This record gives sequence, C-alpha cells and structure tokens, in this order.
Amino acid sequence: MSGMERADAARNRARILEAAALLFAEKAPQDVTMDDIAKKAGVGRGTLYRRYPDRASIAVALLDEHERELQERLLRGEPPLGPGAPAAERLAAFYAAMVGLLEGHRHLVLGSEVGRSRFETGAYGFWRAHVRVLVVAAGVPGPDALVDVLLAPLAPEVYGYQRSVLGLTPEQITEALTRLTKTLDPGP
Amino acid sequence: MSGMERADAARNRARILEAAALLFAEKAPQDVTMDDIAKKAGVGRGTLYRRYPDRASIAVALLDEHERELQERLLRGEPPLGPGAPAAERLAAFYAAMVGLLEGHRHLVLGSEVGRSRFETGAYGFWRAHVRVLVVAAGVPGPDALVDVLLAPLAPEVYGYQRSVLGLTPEQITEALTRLTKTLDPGP
DNA sequence: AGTGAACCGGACAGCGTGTCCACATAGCTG
DNA sequence: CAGCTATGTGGACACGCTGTCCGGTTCACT
Repeated sequence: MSGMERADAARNRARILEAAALLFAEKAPQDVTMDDIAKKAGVGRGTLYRRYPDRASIAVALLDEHERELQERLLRGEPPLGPGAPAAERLAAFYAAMVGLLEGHRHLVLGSEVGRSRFETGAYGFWRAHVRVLVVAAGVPGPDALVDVLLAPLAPEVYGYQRSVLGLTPEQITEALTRLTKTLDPGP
Repeated sequence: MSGMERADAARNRARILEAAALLFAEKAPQDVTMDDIAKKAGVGRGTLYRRYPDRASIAVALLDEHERELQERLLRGEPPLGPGAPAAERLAAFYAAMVGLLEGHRHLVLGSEVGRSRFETGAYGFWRAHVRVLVVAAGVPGPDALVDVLLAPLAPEVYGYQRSVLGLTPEQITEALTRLTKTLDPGP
C-alpha cells in the first residue's frame, strides 16, 4: 500500500526529529544546517531532504502536536479558553496559553519561521481565525486589521527579545498582553 | 587627515546607494545580493564591503534621513506628534506617522532587518524610548512589557502582510492601531 | 527465497558570502 | 609641477550551505 510507511523509514524519521530537537535547543535556528541534522541523526542528506525540504518543515513537525493540543482546547475546551466566556476573557486566556507555548518551545517556533514568514505557516491561519471570531463577537468595527495587530506581539522574535534581552518574566508579558483586551471594549 | 573622505570614495558611495535603492525597490531584500549591488553600481565587491558589511547597513543608510525626520518631529514637533498632547493622542499620532513611514519605505525597512533582528537596529531603540515615555506618562503599571507589545504591530512583515496579502488600506490599519491607545486608559 | 518498489546516502554543481592583496589614484609636499 | 604615501579599488579566491541526482541497498509481500 502507498499509505504505509516502511519500518526503516519510520525509524529514520524518528532519529531525524530527535536530532533536530537537540540541535534546535542548543543553537539558533539559522545556525542549524541540514548537514548538522543529517550528521547527528546518522542519515545521509538525501534521506533528510526526502521528507523535509527545509529546516522549517522539521520544526513544524516537532511543534505540531503542541499546537494541535492548544487548538483543540480553543475549539472544545473549558471556558475561558474554550467557548462560553466573554470575548475579552477568552482573548486573555488565549494570550496566557500562547505565552505558555512560547515559553516552552520558543526555539521551535523560531525555527519554524526560517526562510518563510510566520504568516505562511498553517498555525498562523488558525490563530488568526480564532482571534477574528473573538473580535467580531466583541462587535468591533473593521475587525480584520485589528486581528493581526493583536497577534503581532506573539511573534517569537518579540517574545524572545522581551525574555532574553529585557529580562522580563512570562508573567509580566502576560499582564501586558492582557491589557490589550481593552481594545475589545465598546468605544468610539 | 583621517576624517576627510576622498572624492572618488564619496562618488562611489553615492553610486552604491543609488543602485541599492533601485534594487530594493524592484525585488525582495533577501534576493538582492551584494554582487547585484556592486554590479549595478559599477564597483567591485571589495569596494562595496569596505563601507557596508552587509545589505542591512545599506538599507539603514538609505532609511536614515526619513527616520531622522520623524524622530525630530517626535522630540520637538507640534502636538499631537510632539510634546504637549495627552499620551494616548500622542501614541495615536505616532502610529499614524509610522504607517506613513512604512507605506513609503516598506522595502527599505524590510531590507534593514535582513540577518539581524529589528531589535538590534538603532531605530528600534528610539521608538522604544519614545513609546515608553508615553506609557509611563499614562501611569500604566509595569510599563516595560507593554512597550514592545505596542510596537510589535509596526513590524514591517506584519504591515506588509496586511497590505499585500490581506489587501487592507493604510487607513484601516491606522484605525486598528489607534484602538490600541485604549491600553493607556486607566483601568484595573 | 525471489521480486519489485521504496528508500538510503554520498557525490556533485551552483550560488552567495566575506576576505585578501596587487594595483591605481587622490591629495599633500617640497 | 613632480614625487610620495596613505587610502581606496576591484576582482580572484576559498569556504560553507543548499538542493538534486542516481547507483546501490533494504524492506515487505508472495
């Protein structure tokens, strides 16, 4: 069958992912070369390129399950993250959850954006759709422009700068983000 | 004297800047190679590298005067951009001015960030200091984290995505940004 | 076991970067 | 105006990374 993956292929995929995770953890994404990954995983370049055309796809694969879990909770989890709470509270909960995600997997998120921009990743589309629903629910006029504005501070470069250079804590950042929910209040 | 620039050097600097401006205008920053610029300017690679170690420095040089002008107006211009108006209004004026800058020189701003991140550029430090003053003036507790959050939507990638992919107008984007000034309102 | 298909891995060519140095030229000096 | 020196110039060079390609190998099924 074409849907079945051969045993050796599966084993190599696992080794690649494991090696990539280690490398992404120890140095900046743009300094991790495809050669490094192949070397550390003990496979040849061709094998690596067969499945993953670039670094980004590897990081995406590593990130996938974590993002999936959060996406699931947004869609069907308990309020305030899931449906049922007021838009502003859901947005605040989303921010807190995203800070958690960034804190745990910053290098991976950063790695998933090498070469292409974050807007081209599938995940951005999901976050965008989610926040858009909240903005619309709050009755904000012209919601489209606001969505990306609200999502912008979650760019990994911004978070990394705040954490590593400025030395801010996740709590401080979350608090500042929570302040953004004021934009959903009815107003002029 | 060591402070004096030789005439031929000055002429070549002008040719390099002119060539780079044309190239940045016609294609994406990462597709403009140092070779392209040297070729178009009619100088050798060595000459190019002598003054500008990378693409970013060239874009910064091109951007310099535009940013300087805005910085001047922020410091000493008329309210609401300059001093004298309430913090929220000054922030709104700053956003509007930055949209103008991005709209006019998006490729340059983008180009000034190849390789390094925008936080390392001198300009970011200036915008940061300015917004920080406004946030502090508004009496927001824990201002530091909020500053970068407020600055994040001005990242050229975000603006470019909103304009080119989403098809939003500068006015729509400015309006959404203006909504962010609500974060300066006194609150819980 | 035998067979076809999928998979593996290293070699290869192309591209961009950044450095280096022999040569040329500007601008000072007598 | 001619000689001198520091500065500027330009192209050749070596290196590292990318992405592709193909001969050989291994798996899974019969």
